[in-house]
Amino acid sequence: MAKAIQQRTLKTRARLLEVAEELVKTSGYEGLRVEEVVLGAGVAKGTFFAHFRDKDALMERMIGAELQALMERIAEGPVPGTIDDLVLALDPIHRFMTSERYVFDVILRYSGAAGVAEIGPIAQCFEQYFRLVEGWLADGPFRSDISAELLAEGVQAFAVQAMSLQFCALHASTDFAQRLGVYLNAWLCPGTKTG
Amino acid sequence: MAKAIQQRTLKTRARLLEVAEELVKTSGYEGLRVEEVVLGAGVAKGTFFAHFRDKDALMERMIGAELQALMERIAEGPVPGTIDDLVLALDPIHRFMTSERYVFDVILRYSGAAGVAEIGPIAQCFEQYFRLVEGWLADGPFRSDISAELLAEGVQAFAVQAMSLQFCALHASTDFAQRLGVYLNAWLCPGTKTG
DNA sequence: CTCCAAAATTGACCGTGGTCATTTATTTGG
DNA sequence: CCAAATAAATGACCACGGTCAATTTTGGAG
Repeated sequence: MAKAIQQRTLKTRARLLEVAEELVKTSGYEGLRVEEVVLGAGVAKGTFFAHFRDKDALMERMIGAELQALMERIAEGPVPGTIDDLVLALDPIHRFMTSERYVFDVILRYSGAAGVAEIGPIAQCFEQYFRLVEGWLADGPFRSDISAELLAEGVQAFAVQAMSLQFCALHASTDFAQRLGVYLNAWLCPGTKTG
Repeated sequence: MAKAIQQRTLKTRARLLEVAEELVKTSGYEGLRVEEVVLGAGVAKGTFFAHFRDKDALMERMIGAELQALMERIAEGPVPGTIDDLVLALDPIHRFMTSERYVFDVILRYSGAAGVAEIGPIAQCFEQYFRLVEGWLADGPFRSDISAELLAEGVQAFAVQAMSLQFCALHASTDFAQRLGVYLNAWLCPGTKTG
């Protein structure tokens, strides 16, 4: 059989990604146009779709890569011992997720793996996020009546809720970190009044 | 000045909505095409966009109407006294929200009002949902260390989380109602082991 | 009734994502 | 080294949401 992947394939794909990343830097994710990408990469439109199922697939890859990098840095940091530290530790990834409404929507759409065989980078990062928080909570000074796994699921749910409200004019007045802090205090330390 | 709204305006809009509803019945929300709507209504394409800002605006209106109707029926029912009853009471609206991936995405996108002046029907229903649950929780046998308002926000957050996982192949094995029940038990009755 | 300004409608046109039969480049077998 | 086989790239083409200058309809003022 023929060699599975040719050299030029990797080269073309790399160029497409490189151009796309560059364009995103100047016009944001929402402003990205496939036509501009292929123009910048010097290939035909059809070539783009030979490398990515659709535009969303490119988005998933780029946004997923960014999430991946942020997750790694967060995982390298110290284990947060308080809720405020927890919110602070996760801040970089929450900040990126809410950097653009479009980005948030893409992330939500791809946060769950559509099939077992096709876990994309975004879904992977959600899993990492979940596992990281689970590990943190297992040793922390938090409620112990339910599993760390369930606690971590709740943290994710509240983080999504707080981020969603970021985009809502009616609730945008409350600071994101503060809101998440209130949620997590109620979730992780029921019966305690202080944050 | 001329009459603010002409009769034919209402008639045309009604016909567009009627045709759209009919098409949704057979092809679902995702399958709806603007061209089919205007064809069925016997008007030009431009007319559609004179009545709806964009296709999403029609979707918001139709999906919002459905949510509205469901919310009303739920509000008329008895106040749930247990977590299982609460999950059961909200089931119709959760079921509709997860009836199509596309529908769920639209709902999430419009669940927060973009501006104070433009609270659409979907955002309105989220508010209703929230207020209804808040009222239920205020009198129920649940934790009292935090406000009913905060409790209700949490219920919404967990409902969204549970619905999201419905679309995720990795977690679809667990039943939705059961999962939400676990969440809400941990949220509303911390320290209690039973559901 | 006639005329006119505002409201409603029209449909040709555009932007952009996505397809696919055809062409070109690369690898492999002999 | 050539030819067949396979992979990659091409670009004309389509689908569909959305725009807008031009046209038609409407309802009231005189």
